[in-house]
Amino acid sequence: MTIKTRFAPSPTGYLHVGGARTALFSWLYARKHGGRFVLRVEDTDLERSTQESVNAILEGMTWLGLEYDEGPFYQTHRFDRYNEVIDEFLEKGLAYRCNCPKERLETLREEQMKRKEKPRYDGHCRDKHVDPDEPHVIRFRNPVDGVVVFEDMVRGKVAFQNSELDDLIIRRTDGSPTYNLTVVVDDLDMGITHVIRGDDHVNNTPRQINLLRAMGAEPPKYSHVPMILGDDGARLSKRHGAVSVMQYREQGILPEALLNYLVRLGWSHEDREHFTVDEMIELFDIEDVNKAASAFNTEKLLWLNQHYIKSEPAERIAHLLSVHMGDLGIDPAVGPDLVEVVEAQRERAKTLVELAEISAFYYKDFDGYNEKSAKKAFKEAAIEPLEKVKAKLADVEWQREALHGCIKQTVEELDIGMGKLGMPLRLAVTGGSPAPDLDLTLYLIGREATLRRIDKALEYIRQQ
RNA sequence: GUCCCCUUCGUCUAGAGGCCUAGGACACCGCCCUUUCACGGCGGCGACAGGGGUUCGACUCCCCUAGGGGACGCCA
Repeated sequence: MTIKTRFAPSPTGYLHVGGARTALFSWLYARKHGGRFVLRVEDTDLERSTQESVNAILEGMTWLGLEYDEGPFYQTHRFDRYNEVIDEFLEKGLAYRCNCPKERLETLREEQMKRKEKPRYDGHCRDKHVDPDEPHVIRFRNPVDGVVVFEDMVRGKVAFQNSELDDLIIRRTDGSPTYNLTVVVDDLDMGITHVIRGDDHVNNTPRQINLLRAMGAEPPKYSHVPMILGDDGARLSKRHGAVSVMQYREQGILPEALLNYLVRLGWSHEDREHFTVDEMIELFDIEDVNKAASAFNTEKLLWLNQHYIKSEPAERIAHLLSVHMGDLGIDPAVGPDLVEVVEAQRERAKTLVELAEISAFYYKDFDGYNEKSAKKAFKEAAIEPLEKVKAKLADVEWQREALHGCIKQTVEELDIGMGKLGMPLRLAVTGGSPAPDLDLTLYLIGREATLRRIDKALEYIRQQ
């Protein structure tokens, strides 16, 4: 039997990190076992489902590289099949028509709550004949007694008393099928062997198992993975900053960093922190996932992101970076080689956005100097060293070694400390942005811009 | 309220009765490296929710309490 997992989001919003992680786990499980990964769009809620959401989810999956082998399937395309199952249930007496008005159900719930009972349908129409022509819903005839037990791959044995469950609606008044029914039919029809989903579905599982059994089928294996909480331990929401996966891309997070971060949330392998996708596939096991929810920690994500910015091929980083440079109004094709800039700057940035910001000065003159540094470095005493080094730079082979020589000679000739020249020169050419060794910095900036910026700095100092 | 579930440093986690003086990582704080900022290296701070059992021995097993989460829709 080939293993088949699925990711089944409802298109009512963007792909958020919680969904991305369950998708990742499902995907990893399928890849690890040479199985197949199915994408299914659960869009039966016609009111809230949108095409934009579908697109956003697909975009997020693509960005993360969670490619699916089958689908996307849309539940709205499968209403005939759901109706077929519901009608069969009706015929076999496994389901019945119910015409209880909403008001009655509301009153019932209130009374039950008041009596400190779990609110649920009382079976009022269970044995009543309801005219098919009048408005009604279809309810599943859930077993009255007994217990539903399943072995959850992350939670272990889970048991529910049937007496806790009620007769759930499987077809609405408008004729559309509901979630629990569609999931069960789809998972069965699509041959899903392992259902990996958020643990907010644990309570639905016994109902779905009952539905499945009514169809004469055996339930798949279930894994309920814990949710992701915000930094503050509360349920993740927009309040916590980025929730949508695509927001992370905009903020300059690499997909491999997000993936690596997500896989380590609720799962670990020895003392390792870094995992390539291939390593995840090899080492991940759904049974090793923790039961408790975990809090999303942006600091650690950034740390991982920096790690990947530092270690990925510079060409790839440069390619991704060019988009963010463009956002700053910079065309990296004009100026130093972006790959060289990446190599020079990469260990100073936690995100691509940051990397773009601290690399801007290589391509265009900055607006002003860092005030604190200017106060310290741009004093009278800096004039002579700057003028002297400028003269040398104006007429030297533009290579790192030669540039280094210019700086060294200037310091020696004037018999001053490195800082006396280094600080003002650095500030003059970078404006205060983090940068590597001065000779490399100058080399990348180029002669013309270097000389121009030294002049500008001298002018600035003289005006003080 | 009822049902289900969870509980190790601030955070992510290791730990499946003695290996635990509880390990690693992020963050934080020092020191070193250093032509700025970083990277890196070294070190430090810091946790078994509480209470009962079981056991020669409990972070590990059982019970209770507390705290937290989820579910209880003609949403998914």
